[in-house]
Amino acid sequence: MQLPAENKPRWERRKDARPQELLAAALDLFVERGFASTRLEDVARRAGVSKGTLYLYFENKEELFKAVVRNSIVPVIGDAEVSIAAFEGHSADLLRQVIQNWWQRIGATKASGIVKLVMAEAGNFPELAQMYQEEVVTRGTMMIRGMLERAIARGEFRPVDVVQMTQVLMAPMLTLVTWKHSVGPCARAELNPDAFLATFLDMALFGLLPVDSRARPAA
Amino acid sequence: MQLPAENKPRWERRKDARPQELLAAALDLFVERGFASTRLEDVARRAGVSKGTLYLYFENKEELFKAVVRNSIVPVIGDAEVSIAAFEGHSADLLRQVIQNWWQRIGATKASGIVKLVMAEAGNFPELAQMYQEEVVTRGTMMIRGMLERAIARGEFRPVDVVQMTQVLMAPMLTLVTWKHSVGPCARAELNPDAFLATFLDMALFGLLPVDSRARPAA
Amino acid sequence: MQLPAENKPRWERRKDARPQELLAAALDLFVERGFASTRLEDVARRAGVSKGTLYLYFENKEELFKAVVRNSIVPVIGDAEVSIAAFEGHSADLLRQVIQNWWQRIGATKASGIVKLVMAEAGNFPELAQMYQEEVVTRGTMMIRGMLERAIARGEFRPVDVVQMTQVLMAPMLTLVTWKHSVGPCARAELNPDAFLATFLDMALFGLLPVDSRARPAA
Amino acid sequence: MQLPAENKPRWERRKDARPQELLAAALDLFVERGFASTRLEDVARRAGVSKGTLYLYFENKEELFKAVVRNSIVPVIGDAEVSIAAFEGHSADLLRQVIQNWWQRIGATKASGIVKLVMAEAGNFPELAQMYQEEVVTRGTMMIRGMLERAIARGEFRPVDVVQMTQVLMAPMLTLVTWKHSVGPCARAELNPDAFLATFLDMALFGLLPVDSRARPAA
DNA sequence: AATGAATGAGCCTTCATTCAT
DNA sequence: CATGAATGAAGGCTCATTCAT
Repeated sequence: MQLPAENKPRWERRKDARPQELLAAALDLFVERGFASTRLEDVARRAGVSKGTLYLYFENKEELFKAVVRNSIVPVIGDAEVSIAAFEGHSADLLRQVIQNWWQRIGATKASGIVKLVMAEAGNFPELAQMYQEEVVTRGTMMIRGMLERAIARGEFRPVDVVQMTQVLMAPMLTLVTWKHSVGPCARAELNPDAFLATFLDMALFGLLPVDSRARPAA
Repeated sequence: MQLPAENKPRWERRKDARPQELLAAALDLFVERGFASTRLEDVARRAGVSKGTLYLYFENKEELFKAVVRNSIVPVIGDAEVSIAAFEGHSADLLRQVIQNWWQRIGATKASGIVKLVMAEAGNFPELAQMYQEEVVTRGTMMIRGMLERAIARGEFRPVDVVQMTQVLMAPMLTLVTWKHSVGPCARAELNPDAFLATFLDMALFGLLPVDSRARPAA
Repeated sequence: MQLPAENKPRWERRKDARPQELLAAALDLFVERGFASTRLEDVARRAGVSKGTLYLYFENKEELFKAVVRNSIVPVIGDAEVSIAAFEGHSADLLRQVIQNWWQRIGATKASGIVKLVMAEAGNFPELAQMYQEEVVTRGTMMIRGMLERAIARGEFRPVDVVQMTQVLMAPMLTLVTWKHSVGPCARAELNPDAFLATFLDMALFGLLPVDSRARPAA
Repeated sequence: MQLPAENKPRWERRKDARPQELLAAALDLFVERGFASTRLEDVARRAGVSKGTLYLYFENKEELFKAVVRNSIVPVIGDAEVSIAAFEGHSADLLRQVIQNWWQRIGATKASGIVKLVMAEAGNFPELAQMYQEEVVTRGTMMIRGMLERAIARGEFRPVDVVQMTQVLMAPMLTLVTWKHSVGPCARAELNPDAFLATFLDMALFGLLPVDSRARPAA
């Protein structure tokens, strides 16, 4: 009870750690196999617990998935919002930073699998689609749109249709993760995310900067 | 065909049409519900045959799916290759034409559902991924890359990393169909394919044309 | 193939016979174990088919149960209605006949188990309760009430509250089947349906006939 | 209770009350949902304790149920036995009193739910059936039979088969509670316990009193 | 060639019971 | 005494695939 600093709070850690352990296992398997094909029994086993234990922490498969999204994607959006709001430099640099940040925290991590998965399976699970739409897509879209509006207002980007351009800017990143998790393993080498993003940024900035600032800020 | 009035049983007359009818039904349902959620019984019923008949023409669900891909996507690639090879005008116009053509024959049709589907489920069906990679992705990529090389060689586009730019150019179109078939139904209005493509083309051409041809060819 | 008149229409009989075989098996098991505790796999096994086959003929467990009710109880009601409408003698004899008929066709058969089961489990399965109420209880009640009204109109029974008396007359029969299928197996001997019904009829007729016809019709 | 201001932890103070609280919670839920559908976790929650605590007081679900029966039904039988033994008036009045008393203490209370429950689920839980048979049915039956024998011996009822008549007299009361807890909620209005019991008593007494005492005692 | 009845493995979810703390 | 996290068996339902006719 009052042993020295040997502390073996094994029992306590269990309960608090379980949700995270389960979410980690679920993330792995959802990314590996998709939503429909992931068996809860496998999630439980990977977390080292029994099937029933899952239901102590998550009401059902869909809620588990939502929790994974809230755990792995939503916080990144929040951070990005803060980061953008605080940015003070040139919008071209902001765009670069946002994309790089997205790649580091989502694109290059397992979370990218969730992004891809939602696009792949949302059609069959409307409730998931709606939750994702509300908590991720809408916020993410607003973020990018705000960035564009700031850039145009400051005269740093030429005037464009911000609504459409927002989507145009997001599209390549989404395709990137989609490739990564579908044909990626088949397309040997061809898929080089860093070069892809650099090329995309190059073209986008070239396409967005006003003609008179052709001397674009270096990458 | 022109036999006397012996009128054979209907089913025999349609022997050759069967596969096409089945493929059409399968296309419809795969697009509507995805691969896993499509029941072969429904495919059969929509084609007006019984479940067992499907197995006379296709070994199993996966083979049926491959056949659908070969039937709905591959031919379009062939036509596009011919069309590009024959083109003689300015590369900006060629790019416009290719994208418009793609939208008319794939993006706006049911075939777009297959494109999305493959990206969604390829991960779970490696064999499918490989077949798609070989018969669709590689050929499509080569086509776009060739177009870029022609444009740069003729001095109509500024020099860029053609390998990456090829992918950058394809990405928005893929995301477009993915959206159309996943969050599309959720995102009310926000998704306007024509405006999206126009904005994308605008940015891409602005980003690709040499600085001195800023007076871009009108759309 | 062209054997003599050995006719082995095994295959055809199968399909037509299946529903009845399944209903018989379901009746057995529902009566033995109740609705909730009956496993569809057991029903299937008892009918000599696999679990999936059940679902070719019945949408789900509740529909199977409804079918059992419609198969084993409802027709008896119909017959009784006809029989009562055609009866021309003294109402005391009619009452005797109805009760005896009920005992022969329901009380003494497996169908009695269904009657008991509905009373036992209706609370947990509202849809079943409603169907039973509509197709059995209401019709049965109307039948008995009509009989009472006839008897009173003809001066063969003394005037009573027909609504309540209808229920009073049905109650002992329902308790009888309930006992039979619950405590019955425990109560050694004590439960003698024939003596019970005779005693009940004796009391009921003694209680229903007008005082001046105390010379009751013999049993 | 009146200890100094040492105020012990709440749970210790209530140690003796626990079983009663648990039984009350169990009674509520068993009546509401039946034996099989009642979850022990709900019982525990309603009693304000944890699931594990239940097992400190009751070995398992069946034992809990038996305890509920012993707590809510058995004592009423005891009281009734005493009350009958002490009665000195006319047997018709005794029968009325017994039935009214039963209605007040069982029929109109939650205990009626237990009576119904046993009839409904005894088949699947033989041990419950036996316990109920021994501690409730047998004693109750003996009680009524004794009453009938007294009535006949005193010439207040006409001679009948007392064994069967005992059951005939109990049957409507059992059906009443069964209805109340099954189809009751479905059958709008039709079920009026007071009118039902009055009608039943009227018929029973009319059927049991000797012909020469036709001037029956008023209700 | 065509049928469609039959199969049976597969998966989500529930809940009585146990036991480490 | 009390807790509540953990277990794991059980069951309804689906659907790709087979095969007797």
